[in-house]
Amino acid sequence: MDNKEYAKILEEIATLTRVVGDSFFRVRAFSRAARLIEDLSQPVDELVDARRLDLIDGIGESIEEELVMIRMTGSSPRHQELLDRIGRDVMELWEIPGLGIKRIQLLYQEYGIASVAKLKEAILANKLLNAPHFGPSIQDKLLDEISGWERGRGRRYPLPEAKALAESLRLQILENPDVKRAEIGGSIRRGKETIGDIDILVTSSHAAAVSSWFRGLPEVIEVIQEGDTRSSVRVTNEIQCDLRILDEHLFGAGLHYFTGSKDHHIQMRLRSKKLGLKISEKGVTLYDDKSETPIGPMDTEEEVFAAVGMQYVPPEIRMGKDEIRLGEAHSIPKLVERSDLTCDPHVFTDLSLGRQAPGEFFEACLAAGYSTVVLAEKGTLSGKGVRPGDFENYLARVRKLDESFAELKVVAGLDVEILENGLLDFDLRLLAKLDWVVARMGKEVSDEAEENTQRVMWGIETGLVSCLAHPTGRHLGVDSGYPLYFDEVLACARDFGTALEMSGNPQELDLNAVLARKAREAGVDLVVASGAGHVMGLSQVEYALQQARRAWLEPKDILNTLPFREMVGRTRVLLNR
DNA sequence: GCCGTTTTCGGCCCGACTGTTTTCAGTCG
Ligand SMILES: Nc1nc2c(ncn2[C@H]2C[C@H](O)[C@@H](COP(=O)(O)OP(=O)(O)OP(=O)(O)O)O2)c(=O)[nH]1
Ligand SMILES: [Mg+2]
Ligand SMILES: [Mg+2]
Repeated sequence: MDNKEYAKILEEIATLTRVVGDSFFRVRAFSRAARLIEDLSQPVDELVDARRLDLIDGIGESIEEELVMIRMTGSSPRHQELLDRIGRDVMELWEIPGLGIKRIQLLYQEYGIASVAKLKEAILANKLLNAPHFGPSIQDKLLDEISGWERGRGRRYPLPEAKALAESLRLQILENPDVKRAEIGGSIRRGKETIGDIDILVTSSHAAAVSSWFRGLPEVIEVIQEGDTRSSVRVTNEIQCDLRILDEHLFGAGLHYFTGSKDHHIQMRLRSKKLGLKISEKGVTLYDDKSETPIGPMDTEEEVFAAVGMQYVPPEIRMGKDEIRLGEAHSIPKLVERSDLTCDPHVFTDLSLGRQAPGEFFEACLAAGYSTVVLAEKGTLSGKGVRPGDFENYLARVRKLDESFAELKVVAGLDVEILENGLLDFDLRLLAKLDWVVARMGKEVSDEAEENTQRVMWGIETGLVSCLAHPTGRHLGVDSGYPLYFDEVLACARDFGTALEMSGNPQELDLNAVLARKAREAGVDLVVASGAGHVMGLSQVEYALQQARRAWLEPKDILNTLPFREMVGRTRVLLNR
């Protein structure tokens, strides 16, 4: 069974338990365990079999037992029993903003309301007039939220889409002269693949004025919350945007707070509390200090971590897990950053299917600090792109470009599909002449993991593939890719010296952090690439880098932190022999 | 339910906004 499915069952147990009114902390334990499992690179199946689940902080005897049971029988008795007793539809109620533990328990226990549809009926039939905590304005709000819910309002957005909108809002906010700084926080800054809302931290000495000005921006379609130091609104296409405004000297504390995650804060605050230090967006203070004066400067996040004796923790790994312990011991490794990259190993230009000429990319590559760029142009036997007949001409053109631009090494590569018979969609002898060959699953993908796995492995086994692109075939926010036995592909890639690509292509973001971690643990090399077909797209590599950091990858784990010659030497073991 | 450089029992993050509420509970970030 998939880790996602284990996580789902635990989360549902948490949600259902809340309805019947169990201890808040027991519920939170189940919910946290669900999140822990979702971010695990090792399959729960394996952990159960090896009896190693209890090594995970936050999973104890009961939850381990639960997982073992699921592993053995395919389902959890506790989960089944809860579902049978109160039904699946109650869980919808948690998706309605304004409904929390008290109101849902009241609805269920006093009124037998166990679905959104029943709640709507009850409100419209005035059945809740005497219910405590259900005054008239709450009921109006609930009706509105229910209609939003029916239109699918609460959905999560792909990171790139949300980030683009967030950036444009941030720039507008910065135009207000009262605003000192504005920074995107929340799950966008942590690089989560999907985003629930946009969180922006602002500093200003006129918080209330900024807050109310923000609520009046043209793209604001609805105000959800209006305070002097925070506002919450809905902007175009229904996405929610939260603004928190603090004094300038609290920028570091505020950004740390608004970046999260929630679990990171709970764990950080718990530990600091034992030292007598209170952490909040107001900085690090002493619990008994009524004036809430920070114990040191809080302008930067580094200072916040330092104030509680910790090393700086990069946003992407703030999950409330190992980063707390390691941060305290000052032993968090230096994770990979853009400045570590020597090369963008995957761009394509109008030499094949791209929109811009190769020359237009070069200045931007230099500005990014690269010494090399690989043109991974689409290669094909019969489709659109570079054909075998164009091969010599293509090489000659790239050689000329390379010579004309002394500071940047321009490499002729190709990006080819793996055909149904496992061969590559190009003349194999020609591919052997290239320093860098990207391959990817071609068309007519099977529903059977067996067949897809075999096909990808045959492709790799040609010995010609430097790098496997778009390994899972997933499209972010659309589909989860083709069925595949990923472990087998990893073993094959390791044996043949094929790297796996982490692409910043916003439609793909593939590999993601969990699978990248898995690849790393299997001894497979990784590259981080933009996958860009236009100059502006070069910066997309930052999405891939965020996934890499979420996987705790260091420069040494990423092939394109090496000089290009060494990248070539580390890949395609058959050719290098 | 989980956990332990003060604990194997007794805690479990902290603050802002809203209106259910007129001294505070509920929800949310
Ligand atoms: N201390 C504390 N901070 C919180 C809590 N909930 C949220 N925050 C902080 C950390 C979050 O990253 C930040 C933004 O909250 P969000 O609800 O928008 O969550 P986040 O952006 O992490 O994920 P999302 O994709 O929006 O669901 O606010 C909480 O319960 N306690
Ligand atoms: Mg958020
Ligand atoms: Mg938010």
